[in-house]
Amino acid sequence: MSAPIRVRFAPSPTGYLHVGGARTALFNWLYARKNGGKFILRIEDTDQARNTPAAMAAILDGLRWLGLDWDEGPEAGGDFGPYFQSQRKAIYDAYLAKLEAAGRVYTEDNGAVRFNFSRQPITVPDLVCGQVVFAATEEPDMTVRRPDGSYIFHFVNVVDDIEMQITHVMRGEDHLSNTWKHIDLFHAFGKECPTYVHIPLILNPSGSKMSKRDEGASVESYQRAGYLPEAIFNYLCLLGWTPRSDKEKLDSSTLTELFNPAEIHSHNARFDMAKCQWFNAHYLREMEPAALLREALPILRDEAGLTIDDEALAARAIQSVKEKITHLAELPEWVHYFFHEDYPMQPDVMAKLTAKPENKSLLEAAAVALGEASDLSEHGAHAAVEAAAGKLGVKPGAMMPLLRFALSGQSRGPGVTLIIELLGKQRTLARIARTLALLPA
RNA sequence: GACCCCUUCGUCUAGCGGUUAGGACACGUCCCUUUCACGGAUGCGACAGGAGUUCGAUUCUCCUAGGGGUCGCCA
Repeated sequence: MSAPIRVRFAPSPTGYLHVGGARTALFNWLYARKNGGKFILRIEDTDQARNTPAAMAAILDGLRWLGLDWDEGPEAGGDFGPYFQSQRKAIYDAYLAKLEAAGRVYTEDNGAVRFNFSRQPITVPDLVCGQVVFAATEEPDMTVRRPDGSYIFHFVNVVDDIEMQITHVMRGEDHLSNTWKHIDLFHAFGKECPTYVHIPLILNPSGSKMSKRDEGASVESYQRAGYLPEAIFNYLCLLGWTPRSDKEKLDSSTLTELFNPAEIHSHNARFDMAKCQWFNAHYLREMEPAALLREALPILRDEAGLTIDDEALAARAIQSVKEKITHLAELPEWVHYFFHEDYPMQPDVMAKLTAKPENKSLLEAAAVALGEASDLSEHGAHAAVEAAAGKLGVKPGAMMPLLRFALSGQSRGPGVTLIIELLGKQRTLARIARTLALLPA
């Protein structure tokens, strides 16, 4: 019986939650959940000057949004705390004393403490990259404590992994080149190193490391744009790992079941926003109407500034366009005209309206028919338009687009007759009349 | 510069010595259709290069090239 699996995500609160970091957290989480292990969140805030409360909040919030709950860490507690490195100085001091006792550190004139590398070849056991051998180093000894008494990443990272009994270190491949230093430290403490799983990096479309300037680099940007966490979760899993399934769209419990760190790729992957959006679009379509409404309302009201009194109307309007959009931020432009009368006539719409002189009479005929109809449900409206068109010897298809232009100011959208049903007779007729007035006689 | 990781369609990838090199996204065409989408059908499109090993290399080895990463009193 081997020790229970304990993995950790150890961000430093110096910026927003990066998609690369989120994916690292995700893989750790999947591994813990798959094996009944513990997923630990440890905050590496040793660099006082660069930490910010806002960054801290963004990280916790982003993780929660993705559904990555931690078993130990900030706000969760646990038996291996504190989970902020800034609060673990006593532990680090004690570990430094061990190194001093073993004669593995020395103090510089300015007070900085350096660790004596063993200068032996060191092999990193990595589940993804195999046994990676590093020759005896010629680098200068590594600083582990600053003159002000604060500790350096490599040191605290190892100490905490020992103290928190971490069994698997799953992190970005950018750490691979430094891992021998960590192993040297583990050995100096008389410990075996954990199993390493270095995950390939997520690159931007042009092939370099994703940075804050790149579209979609921060998890927060997805939250803001109305992406669904399930979709981001799903897409991120597919960057650097291929689940053994004939489908790509997989929910979190399936992904958990399928997850196997040994299958993680060893090559970097580029982020593809189009595919990310494809996932989101599909999750959007499958969302429960009530849930979709709940997510959409704040965007419609707060972001787009729309006044929505009739939520039942909003619900139907949203349903009518949900398969046309990729993410919720696109929603307002598709439905705003349901909620106010001063919607703009888009340029292409006016051009199409005035392109043919007969458009005006077609629209007038439609207005008359709709005005006379007693039933303006989707079905009734369709019958009315069909009859009006028939009377003029044209197809309904000649009339529908004109109605769409008049009723929405747009050249695309839900079915015209559905728009009529949702708008109701009064608003429908008023909109047509107003449009007619814009057209030359 | 040294060291480490990597290299299949534009992108994400399957492949684990013998395949018409498969799928997804994107893109093109067609169908459906009052628009935009969805859906269906179909097409375009890849093994970085060179040596080996082998009866046979996308697959194994080496070299070159290219990409990424690391060499901090950042994490």
